[in-house]
Parts: sequence; structure tokens; C-alpha cells
Amino acid sequence: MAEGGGSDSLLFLTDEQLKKGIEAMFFAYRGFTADPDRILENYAYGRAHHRAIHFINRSPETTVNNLLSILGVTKQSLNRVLRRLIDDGLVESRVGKRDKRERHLVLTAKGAALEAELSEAQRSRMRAAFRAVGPDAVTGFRQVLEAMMDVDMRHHFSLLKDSE
Amino acid sequence: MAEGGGSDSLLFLTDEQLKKGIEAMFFAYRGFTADPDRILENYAYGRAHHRAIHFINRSPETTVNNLLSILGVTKQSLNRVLRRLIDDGLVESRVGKRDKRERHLVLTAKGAALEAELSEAQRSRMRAAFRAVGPDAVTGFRQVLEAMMDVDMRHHFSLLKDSE
DNA sequence: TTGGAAAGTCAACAAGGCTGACATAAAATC
DNA sequence: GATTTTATGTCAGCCTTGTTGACTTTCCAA
Repeated sequence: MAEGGGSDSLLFLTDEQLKKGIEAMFFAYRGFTADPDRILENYAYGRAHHRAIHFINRSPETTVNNLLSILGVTKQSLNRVLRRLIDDGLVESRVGKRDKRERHLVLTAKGAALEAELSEAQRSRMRAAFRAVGPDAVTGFRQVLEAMMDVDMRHHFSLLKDSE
Repeated sequence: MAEGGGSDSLLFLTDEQLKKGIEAMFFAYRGFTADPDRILENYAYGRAHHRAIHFINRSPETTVNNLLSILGVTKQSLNRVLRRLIDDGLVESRVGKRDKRERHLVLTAKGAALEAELSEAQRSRMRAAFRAVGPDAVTGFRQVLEAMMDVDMRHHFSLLKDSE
């Protein structure tokens, strides 16, 4: 266990503890996506569709370019997904009023319904986990995750309505 | 903000807080995989190879079946990845001594070297995050993640050497 | 000795990433 | 007003990594 840290207060930074954190992320992310994945199967959609729906719901009227920077994929890849959501009537693409080159994306009622179904499944698991461990642990959870993000993603993250 | 919770102590369970948790997971996981992904590109490997290498390193002499249950993919999918790692000399597949049908997987020196490179990148980011937020937050982080896992994954998780 | 488990492999397919090239409309700039 | 830049869409083709199904070989254990 000699980790070279010296102080006992740094034992949480040992390689073993860090590895535990890494595996915790891996296994927890699996759980995190498991419920939505099951629901998406019924509609023959994938995780990519879920992500698009999620962020369009979070920021209605968002542009394609903004969505691209949040999702970090190419426009070709996003377009394939978006195309289907629009064709299936889950997403509406509105030509920009000030700048007509832009497309503003909003969920239709049908899209909002699927979003609600997916979101509720995910929130339900998160709620159970939060409830099981209490508010202080939740604070720590959020602090570590935010510290683990890339800087530009941290920017997108803190833009949620409920800014702390 | 009326959430029906009643007590102020349950404000951390509002839908807004849960959504923040969901997005935190999404963005943090991206950061979590970003560094290894960059390294893997140099070797033309993908995340699937990383996962295999990681868990073989964690449990040397593990069997293919055990690895399958940890990774949650089909044997055909794992076989493709494993095949390449073996052909490239990163993984050695040893015929079981007691049961000769089983293959026991171990990293070669070359495989261990790549594992170390990937692991160090990932630990480095985790270390920075842990250090930035302190031990109490780390405890909360681990508690929430563990509570979010599926039960069978929680089993695999607590099997790490450094069991708490 | 035979049933079934463990493992490997072939084939075919799909989702969802990627690059590159090209088209169009509209805004911005010169 | 002409040109350039920006935002978006789309075609084609490639890769990784997941899937299902079918089949074989090996070999433990009842």
C-alpha cells in the first residue's frame, strides 16, 4: 500500500483507489444507459437518437451547429439521425427567422412523449441511487463528474436552466 | 420548483437535479474516455480493445466466459477483438490446466505496456479530479456510482483486489 | 459413452462513428 | 454588386463494434 503519498489524507489518491473509480465509471455508465436502451429497442432507435432528443428537449430551438458542438460528432453522422427523427415526426426543423440558413430544432408532441418516457426511466434509476446515498454523496458525485469533464463540455454543462 | 417532495431535505431529488446528474454522467464519461481514445488511435485499436486489456490486466488468467459476462457482449464480438490482441502479441491465451476447454488470458509484456499507458492516462485525469474535490466528494462519487449499477455488475465491481 | 459446456470460427447484417466531395442558400464582407 | 464565408444537407464509401445464426472441435462429467 506504500504509495509515496506520505500523508494519510492522500490515501484516496492511490492507484488502487483511482482504478476503483475507473471501474465504477465503467459499470455505472452501463447501468445509466441500460433502461433507455431497452426502451429505444421498441422504437428501433439507438443511443444516438436518444442523445439528440435529449439535447433538443433541453434547449428547444437549438441550431444544428450548436447540437453538433454538444454531441461532438460530425454533421454527416448527426444528419443521419436527425433525418430519421424529422421524417418520423419526432423533431421539427424550423428555418431561422433572423438567419434563414439556420435550422431551429424542436420536439413535436410525439417527440416530447418519447423524451419523457426515456427521461423518466433514466431519472428513476438516478432518483433511486440519489435517495439511497443521500444529498452529501450526491454533491460529491456532481463535483467529481464536473472535475472530470473537458473544459468545453463543462461549459455546455453549466448552461442548464437550473444553474447552481 | 414545487416538486411535491414536501421536505426541504429532498430538494436534491427534484427532476431538475436528476437531469443535472444525467448530463453530468454524459459529459463526464466523454472526458473519461477521451484520453485513452487518443492513445488507442496511435495503435489503431478501439475502445473494445481497451476494455479487454483492462479486465485481463485486472484479473490475469481470467477465462473467456468470465470476460464475456463482465463485458456484456457476444463471444463473436469479443472474439474478434481478442483475436487481434493475441495475433498482435498483446495477450496470451493459455489452455486451462484442469479444464483444457477453457482459455486463460494474460497480458504479455507488450500488452502490459499498452495497459500501463492507457491506465496512466485515465488515472491521471481521475487523480486531478479527485484531488480537486477532496476525499469526501470522492466517497460520494463512488457511492452514487455503485448505487447506479445493475446488481450483477455491482458484483463484478466489488471483486476488485482493493475491496473496501 | 454420451450429453452438454467451453471455445472458436464463418457469414451476414446494422448502427453509428468517420472522411471527402459537392450543392445550395443566405449572410457577411470587400 | 461581386465575392467569400457560413450553415446546412447529402452522396458515397470506409471502419469498428455490436448483433444473430449455424457449425465444429474439444473434452469434462455423469
